[in-house]
Amino acid sequence: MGRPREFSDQAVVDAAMEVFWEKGYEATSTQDLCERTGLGRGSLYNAFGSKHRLYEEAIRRYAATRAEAQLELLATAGSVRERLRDLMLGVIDADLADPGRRGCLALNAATEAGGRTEGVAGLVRRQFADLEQALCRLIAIGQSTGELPAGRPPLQVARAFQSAYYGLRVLAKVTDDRNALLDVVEGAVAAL
Amino acid sequence: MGRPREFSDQAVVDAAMEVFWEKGYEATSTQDLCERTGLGRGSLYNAFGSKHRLYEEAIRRYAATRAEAQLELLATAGSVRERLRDLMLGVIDADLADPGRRGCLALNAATEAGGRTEGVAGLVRRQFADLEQALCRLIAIGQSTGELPAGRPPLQVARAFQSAYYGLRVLAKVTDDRNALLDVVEGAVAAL
DNA sequence: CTGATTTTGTACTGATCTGTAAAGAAAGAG
DNA sequence: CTCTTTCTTTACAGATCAGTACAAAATCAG
Repeated sequence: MGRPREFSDQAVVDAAMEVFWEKGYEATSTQDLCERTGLGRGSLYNAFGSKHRLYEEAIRRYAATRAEAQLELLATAGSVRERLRDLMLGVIDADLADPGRRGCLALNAATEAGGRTEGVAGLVRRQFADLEQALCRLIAIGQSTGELPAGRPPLQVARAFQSAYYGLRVLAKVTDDRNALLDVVEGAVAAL
Repeated sequence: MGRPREFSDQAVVDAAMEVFWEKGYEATSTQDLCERTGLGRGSLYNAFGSKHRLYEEAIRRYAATRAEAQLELLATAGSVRERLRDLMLGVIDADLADPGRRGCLALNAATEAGGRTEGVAGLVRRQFADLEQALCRLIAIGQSTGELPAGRPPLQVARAFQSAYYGLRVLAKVTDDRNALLDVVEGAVAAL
């Protein structure tokens, strides 16, 4: 019982996620969070305890929405090569279209030293592992159907592809050269 | 004429580079910079104007020292494959041995939204382009000597390898799993 | 209704932030 | 020596920082 909350926790975390995604952890002030979530300081601290805990919630939320959508994209129809290529092409379109160059929140959280506590690193590791696993499964399928050469362990191939994927997102942070990014895609797909 | 400086500009930029490398741009305070460089606030602002200009100097300095050393590593003896593999293996050793997980300053500057002005992005782009070019040259050599298959354009191969390289450094930020990182290396080298 | 409980809004804390002002110190020019 | 110029030191500015204290408001149990 007691007075009910006037907001949806999820909507607040969504809004906070957007801010952390745009500005990073250190550059985001609690004032920014209050303004973008619409909450007063009291409510925000009562509900989430600290800026850092809200950051962790935001990363979790990112995993549950954006990252999950990426993984589902891998489950669509088409050949394995096509699906992996589409994953990267979609990222190129999304990243280049975003003027704020937010990129991937998990990658941002991985690289920003400020705010990278063991808790945050663990959340990021989990997202990375989820992608690795999804890629590995898909590549194993490709190998078993004969679409992909079956010489190397699927996990190794998945890890190499994943690495190219994150590298692509790093490059997209500072370049507008679509052809350069497309070369990465072709190279990564050719390496399967 | 006038009173001579009591410090070496280069030594100060070196010290500042270390701080920005450890903590990132936003999380580094001018107080931190004064303490680590040994300069008073007045001297620091007199010599460098602002925290952000010192940040740019630090990135330039990183390019001239650390990044340059990486490029020279590519110019050593050995087969092309060996040199590219050694580049990545060296990075794994260095990144995993660093408890602060600083990684690559240019990559950090690329991903941190705070402080990523057009000036900083330009400096990062230049470093990325330098690596791309060095990789491209080396791969062209490998193709011309017959060590590497000559079917694909060297620039495309270089860009894919570069992407895997930066992806590797992202993964190394949050994982201790050396085998996972070694898989990336094998995958990237196999894709040449 | 009353009392218990939670949320909300606001005011406030002390610390820290980047950057500046100004006076004193150190050098060379003449 | 004196004058000019630059650097160093210190104190300070005003803003902003993350987080808290507390009273008013809202709800439900009884």
